[in-house]
Amino acid sequence: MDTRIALLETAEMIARQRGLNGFSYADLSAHVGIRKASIHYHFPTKDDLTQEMLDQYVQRFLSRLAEISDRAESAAQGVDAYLTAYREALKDGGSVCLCVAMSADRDSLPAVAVESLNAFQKQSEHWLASVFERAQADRSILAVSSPADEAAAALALVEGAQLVARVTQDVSTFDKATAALRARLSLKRN
Amino acid sequence: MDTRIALLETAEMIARQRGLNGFSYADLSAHVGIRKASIHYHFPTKDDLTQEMLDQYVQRFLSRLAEISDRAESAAQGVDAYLTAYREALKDGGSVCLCVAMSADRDSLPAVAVESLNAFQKQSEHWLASVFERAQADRSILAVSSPADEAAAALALVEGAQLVARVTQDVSTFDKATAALRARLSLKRN
DNA sequence: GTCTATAATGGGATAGAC
DNA sequence: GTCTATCCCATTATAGAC
Repeated sequence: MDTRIALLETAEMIARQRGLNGFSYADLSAHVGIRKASIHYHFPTKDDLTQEMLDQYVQRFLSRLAEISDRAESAAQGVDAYLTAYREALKDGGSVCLCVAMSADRDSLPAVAVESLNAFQKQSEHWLASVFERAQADRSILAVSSPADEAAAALALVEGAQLVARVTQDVSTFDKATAALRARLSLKRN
Repeated sequence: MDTRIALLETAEMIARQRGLNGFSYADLSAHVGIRKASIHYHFPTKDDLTQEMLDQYVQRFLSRLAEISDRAESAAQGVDAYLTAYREALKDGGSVCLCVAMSADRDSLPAVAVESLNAFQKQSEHWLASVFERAQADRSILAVSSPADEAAAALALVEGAQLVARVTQDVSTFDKATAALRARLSLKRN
């Protein structure tokens, strides 16, 4: 069971660095220290591995969003934590989050995975919309018009910011792209 | 020379639909009606083809931006035209612009192509910044803070909007993600 | 310029021993 | 569960005839 986890983690790491089509069983073999053929014991086909990798990621990310909602003392803190999550996924600028990597290579995904991706986007957007609704009440974010539009824009912004930062290989590119949104947040200082 | 052009156009079309790693000489062969081996006469290696495809795209896009600057009667019209350009590249939701496709697969690009991509991003951002500067003068865009930050955000927004729209295969996803920005534009009606 | 033929490599996947 | 050995297929690329 340990090998299985190592395979999933390694696969995700490589997929986030080089794209979904950028990793092979040979790569996994080299990283995990197990022969190519043995991988098929844990994941019969690459699609099986892809699907499980994505499902695990979606579950992990959505539970993180729930956690943020619980702890945030204001809408602004929620958006701030959301931005931070995407920023962290960039590492030093060499990797994007799995959903960006998979969105880009959408056409080579198994159909089921496309459904998972769609569901993930929908839920992310829904979560963001609820945060922007909260902002209309607590006034912690400036100039919120339609929460639904703000949510769609924020999702596109963070994904696009990861994309441009990946090209420059520099987290500061992400920071600059998200600076305008951050500037609208009223955060308490300690 | 006609074959050469057909190869470049077909390669770009497929790359924008399936990703940079998603097309092969066999695909080109099928579409253009020429044998695989013959493609090597026009483009010795795939990297050669990739590079020329990108250079051509960058040149075409930047000249379009220049044209927009020339014709726009206000900053708002400039941003509007910019959004429209990215929207059109989506077609029915099945293809992204070449820079998004290549950004995603950055790590499998030849080094020279990465340089071209970087230059493209820098110039796009610079162009956008000049438009937002103009907006501070003509007041055709609401609530412009730092032109540089607005530019970085706008670039990330349109690229991300293409990414999310590609997942849903629906242009309206792009429209929703860019609605908030569009709402800030003061456009004259005819 | 385009063809056929053929490397040479790397991909995912299976069979069967241990 | 992991191994070796092997298969089949797709890929980029080259050689040489036409």
